[in-house]
Amino acid sequence: MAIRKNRAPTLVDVAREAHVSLKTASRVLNKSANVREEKIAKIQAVMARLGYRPNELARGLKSHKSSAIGMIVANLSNPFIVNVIRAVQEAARSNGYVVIVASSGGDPDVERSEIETLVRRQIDGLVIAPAESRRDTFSDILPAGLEVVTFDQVIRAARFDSVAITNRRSAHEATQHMLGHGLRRIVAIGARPHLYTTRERVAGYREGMNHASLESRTCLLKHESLLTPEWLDKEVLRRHEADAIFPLNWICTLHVLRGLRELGKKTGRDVPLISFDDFELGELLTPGLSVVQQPSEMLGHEAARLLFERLKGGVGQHPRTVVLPAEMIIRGSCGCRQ
Amino acid sequence: MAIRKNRAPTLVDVAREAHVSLKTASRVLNKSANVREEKIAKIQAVMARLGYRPNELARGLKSHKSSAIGMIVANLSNPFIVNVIRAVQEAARSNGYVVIVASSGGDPDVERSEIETLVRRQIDGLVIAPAESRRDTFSDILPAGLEVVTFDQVIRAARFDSVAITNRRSAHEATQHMLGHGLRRIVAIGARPHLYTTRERVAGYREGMNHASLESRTCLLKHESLLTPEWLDKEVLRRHEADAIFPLNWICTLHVLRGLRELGKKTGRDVPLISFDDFELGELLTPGLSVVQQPSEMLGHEAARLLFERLKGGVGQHPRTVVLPAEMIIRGSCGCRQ
DNA sequence: GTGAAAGCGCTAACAA
DNA sequence: TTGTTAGCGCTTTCAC
Repeated sequence: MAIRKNRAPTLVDVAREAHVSLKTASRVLNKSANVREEKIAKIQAVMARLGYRPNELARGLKSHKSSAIGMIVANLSNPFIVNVIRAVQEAARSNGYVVIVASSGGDPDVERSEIETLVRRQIDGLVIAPAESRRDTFSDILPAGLEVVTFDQVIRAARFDSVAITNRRSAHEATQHMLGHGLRRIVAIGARPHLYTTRERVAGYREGMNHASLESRTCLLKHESLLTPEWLDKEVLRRHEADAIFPLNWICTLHVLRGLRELGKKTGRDVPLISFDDFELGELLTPGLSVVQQPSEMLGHEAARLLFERLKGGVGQHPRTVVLPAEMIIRGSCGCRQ
Repeated sequence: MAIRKNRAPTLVDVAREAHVSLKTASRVLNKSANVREEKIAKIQAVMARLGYRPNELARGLKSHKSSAIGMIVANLSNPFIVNVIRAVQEAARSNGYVVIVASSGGDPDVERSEIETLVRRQIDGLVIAPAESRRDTFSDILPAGLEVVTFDQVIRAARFDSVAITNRRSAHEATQHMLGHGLRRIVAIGARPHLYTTRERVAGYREGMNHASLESRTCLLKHESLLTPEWLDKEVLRRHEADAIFPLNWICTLHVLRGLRELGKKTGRDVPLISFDDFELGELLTPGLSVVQQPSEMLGHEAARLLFERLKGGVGQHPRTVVLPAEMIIRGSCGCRQ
């Protein structure tokens, strides 16, 4: 029988053309042992001639693994997140996996539904920046055997491998740094106070203020979108008579910088500031933006390492946690002599 | 026989528990007609009770479609690209598709190998920002029936649907705008001159200069990484005695801005400039960065629309091209009165 | 070393 | 309206 028309050649076609059994062709495809050299060559030649391409769906169906991993993040706007994705993707590629990326928008319900979608596609692993950190909102829908690594947020009492950064210590350091400039009424601005990162950074900031016997001044919004220029003026600049501002994440910084500009204030001059999270042009502002920079590539690397170690097997049951240092980059906006 | 342990329930399990045939269960799963209401309810109840989740790999294997689309871009650093990805992803989600993202690094060989990977996973569609635009470097490995939409680069003589922007016209406009400020020795800086976008933008710039009977001054590098401060100083500022600079893409602008800073020049004041591509903090520089802004979300939307229209069927054979307008945003660095 | 046959979980002809 | 029977393209016992 001739090869069916209008359909990509299958392994059966290859086997037939090479006059070997299906199993032998399969062995060659999978580079398993016990095939004579000449047959290997022959079969490979036929594969090349026919333009054979293995159907990964079929492989996955039979072998119960898809060689795909899922990745769920809140939002693709944040360059920090994109860097993590890039690093995970690179690692996945070199391990023969593809990455399916989904966004939750920070909503646990959307997150659940995205996980569901990915699970139905039989992903082998999941790298996720959870939308909720106080409780575990998705373990119940994870199938047994799906390896999960979390990053950014750390879910309380969860049993996943996770990668985090020194949120608390770095926030403490940044606070201390500004205190060192003689700034006293430093206002920390955060959003979504239930998040692990927000809580930790606030805690680090408070430690710093306490240590200097100063009153903590935190302004926590339910969501970053509420951080308007009017709010900034009223709640931060006037109510607290802020000497300096410490925005606790990328989006907060963005809104604060834009807000200050709108209010006619010069960032760094009128209002010293250290940002948690860096910006592509941060160094080019006047003065340069001082930041706490998260090691995003390394974070992605580590998340991927934890995941693929488990997928390769041989890792113990208990969850592993990696904590990476964030680095303070001083460029001027913190109030340093410019 | 009881449901096998340690394995997710299958449709067979559902059918058995609900005392119906496999096919009937399948009908309910696929919401096809011709099932009695009560059976539908019963089967759905069993599905819920068992926590049944369809295996998309199996579905895809049988139906010859994976409900997955692939997306290949050069690089995830560029926010313009990330915006496009986000828009495509959103559209995919609402159409019941997932997106597998891969990066080519701008290398046609890597691009081919990523396409190969995606094809093996039986993707139904591909949205790609090609690495090469002068020739078609990957049509030969596309299986029949795979729908492809290109964006950013337009491949000469290819038969794909594609989305592009008004590269030439917008470059022309930006050039004219700077000429309007009395700037004469405007130097366009681009990289990878073989790319469609570079060629078009250079052409638009030249048109603008010609129109004013001025000599065109283009500095084209093989790759953006060669755009060092030294090169900028020697080739652009000194050799051409540049009055103004027109960097032709995001990475070029980044390098130019950093280079000028390193050389102690004030962007916009000492060296007026309009960037092709915007930056998150562009408005906050002093002076604000004037840019040609690509409609990235819309571009992603349109690419997805073209793709899903084809996947739904009923679209004619001939390739469709959508051209979207880029918008000039004037903030000051172009030499406007500040 | 090699192959025959079963079956992964699902869909789809074709009957009934 | 429902069920039976083949497969989709591959891997995997288990026998030879």
